[in-house]
Amino acid sequence: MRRSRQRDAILAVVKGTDCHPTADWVYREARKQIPGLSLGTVYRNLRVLCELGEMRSYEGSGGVAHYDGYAATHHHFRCDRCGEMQDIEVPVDCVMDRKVAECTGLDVRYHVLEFRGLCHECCAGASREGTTGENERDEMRGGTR
Amino acid sequence: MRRSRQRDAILAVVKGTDCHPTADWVYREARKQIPGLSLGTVYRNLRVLCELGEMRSYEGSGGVAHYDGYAATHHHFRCDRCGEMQDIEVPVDCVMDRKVAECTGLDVRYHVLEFRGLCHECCAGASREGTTGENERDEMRGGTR
DNA sequence: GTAAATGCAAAGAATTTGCTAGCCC
DNA sequence: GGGCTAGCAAATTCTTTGCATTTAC
Repeated sequence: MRRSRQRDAILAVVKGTDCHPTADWVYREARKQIPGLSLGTVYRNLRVLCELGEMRSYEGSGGVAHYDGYAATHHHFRCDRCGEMQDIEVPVDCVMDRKVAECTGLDVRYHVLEFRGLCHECCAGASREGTTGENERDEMRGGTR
Repeated sequence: MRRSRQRDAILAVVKGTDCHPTADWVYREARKQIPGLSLGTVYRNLRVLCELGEMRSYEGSGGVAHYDGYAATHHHFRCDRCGEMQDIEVPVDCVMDRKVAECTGLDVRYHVLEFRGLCHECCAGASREGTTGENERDEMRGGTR
């Protein structure tokens, strides 16, 4: 594991923000410092830095990866309809991690928690259309079973 | 929202398995029943069925979407190094969902919880190489800060 | 009859990979 | 000097979309 200007810059960018940036965002930010930086290098380093425990990654809507330098660990809510994500203020429960580690013998370091459902807009839209999800489900089941 | 042979088949496939299949897996299974089925249709329906609350989706390693027909709701562990996923037996805590719903006013229906760290194999591999993640991190920080 | 769903294929987006050259230790 | 890294670009992989046709209600 060797140092490089690029790797340091990428790590600094991720650690230096409170948002949870995508690879592309990191790329554009880091290029301000290192204009010749290539996107492939960003991907390679993000992956390596995650393996090393320097940062964390999680997939947002559409399978796009986001990265988090632990600056502000928290959870998210994601809409099942439009994919919108928002931050949720719930205390992070590390006890769970330890419990799972004990039961499984795995090296559990943290967890990713994402709440799901419908956002305000989609919820309003759904009930306007008469498809709240719950009703629709019963309807379909009634027909099938 | 109209019924179709294809949609019924896709839903049945996802509900009929305990694994958390990918779109491609669902496609191949459903084609056994409906040979002319197209992949686009599978994607379209998986998305719609998730919006309706019929099933759930989450991104696995590499940003590949997996689907879950609630047959057995549980959590996962995912290795930060090799991406391997395994099921974790921890009781699902719905109280959290209600709490978040109250605080935010969102229509929270469930949550996705994923533990992260290193799997047995990668953990052994990492310590053999002298890079457990923890050590490496200190090393890098020592140099940077 | 009409709107919604399918099939097909092409387009898109994100990420990975192969290869050569350069830089770190 | 040897090997890890970067750059660049091509390749992969997964997913979405446009459009003509078919199907459900």
